Amino acid sequence: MERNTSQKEIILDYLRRVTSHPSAEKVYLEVKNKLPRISRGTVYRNLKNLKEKGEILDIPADVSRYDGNISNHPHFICQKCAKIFDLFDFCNDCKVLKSKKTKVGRIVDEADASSSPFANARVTNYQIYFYGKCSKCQSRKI
Amino acid sequence: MERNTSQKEIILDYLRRVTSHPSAEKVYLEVKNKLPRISRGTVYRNLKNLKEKGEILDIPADVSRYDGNISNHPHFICQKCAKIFDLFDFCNDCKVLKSKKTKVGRIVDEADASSSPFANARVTNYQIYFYGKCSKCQSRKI
DNA sequence: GTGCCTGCAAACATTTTGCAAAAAC
DNA sequence: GTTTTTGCAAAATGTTTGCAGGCAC
Repeated sequence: MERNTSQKEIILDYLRRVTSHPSAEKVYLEVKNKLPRISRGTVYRNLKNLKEKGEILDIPADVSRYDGNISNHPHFICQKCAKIFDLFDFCNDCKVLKSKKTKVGRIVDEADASSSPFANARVTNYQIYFYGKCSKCQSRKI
Repeated sequence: MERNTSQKEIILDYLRRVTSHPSAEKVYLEVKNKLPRISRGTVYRNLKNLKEKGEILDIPADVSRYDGNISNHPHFICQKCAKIFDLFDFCNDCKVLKSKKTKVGRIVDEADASSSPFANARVTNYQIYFYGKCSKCQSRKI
C-alpha cells in the first residue's frame, strides 16, 4: 500500500501552485525551503511516482521539466532562455503559427490509415510543443 | 568555414535511410560499421550540428532520438518498448484519438489571445507526440 | 599551410540505486 | 510490528569538452 508522506505532498503542492515548469533540481531547491533535510533522491523518486500515476506531467526538454497542471494544453518552449509557457490561448499575430493552422488540423483529420503500424495502438495521451523564441528573447540583443 | 567530412556525411545518410529514430548510441554503433575508428564524441558533435542546422530532428524521449525525415509529421511513442512511429497517417479505430480530434483542432483555432506572454513570440516549428502502447506491446503478456 | 574536425579520455550533469535508519499505518 | 519511504552516498547513464594530431581545403 502506498503511503502519504510530507515530502510527496509538498512536492505535488508546489508543482500545482507554480506555472514555471520547474526541473527536478528546481523542485529540490524549492521544497528544501520547507523540508531542509530532503534529498535529491527523494525528489526524483516522487517525481517519477507522480508522473506514473498521471498526477503531474513530464515535459522532455533539455532536462525533464514538470507541470502540475495536467489539463491537456500545448506548451511553448523558448529555445533561447528555455522558459516554457502554457498555451491555453494563442497568439493571433504569429504568422508562422497561422500558416500552420490548417496543417495541424489536417494531421488529426487524416487519422484513417488503418494499415499503419499504429493501427492497433492505444493512445493514452498526446502533447503539442511549439518551439521558437519568446517575446523577451525576441527583443534581447545578445 | 564548415568542412565536409565522411563522418558527417555517413551519419546524415544513415539517419535519412532509416525510420527507426535511433538514439545517439545507436547511430554510433551503426556508423561504426562503416567507420570503425569513429568516436562517440564525433557522433554527438555532428548530431548537435545537424540539429542546429535543421537537417535532422531531435525527439526528446528518455534519451534523445533522431529523425532524418524533417518533413513535419507527428510521432507516436510507445511507453513500453520505446519504439517511435511516424504518423503520416493515423489509425481510424482508436477511440481515444477520435475523442480528442475536436480538442486538438480547437486548441489551434483558439489562437487569438494577444495578451498572453506568448504574444510576440516567434514560433519556428512545432511537434505533436502521441503516447501509449504500440500494437505489439498491446498484445504482449508481460 | 591554416584552421576545422577527429579520436581519445576525462569531466560533467542528470538521474538511479543500495542500504540502513526513520516514518507511516 | 511490518512495510514503505527516506537521506545519504555511490554508481550509472548520457552528453560535453580539452587537447594533440589528422584531414579538408
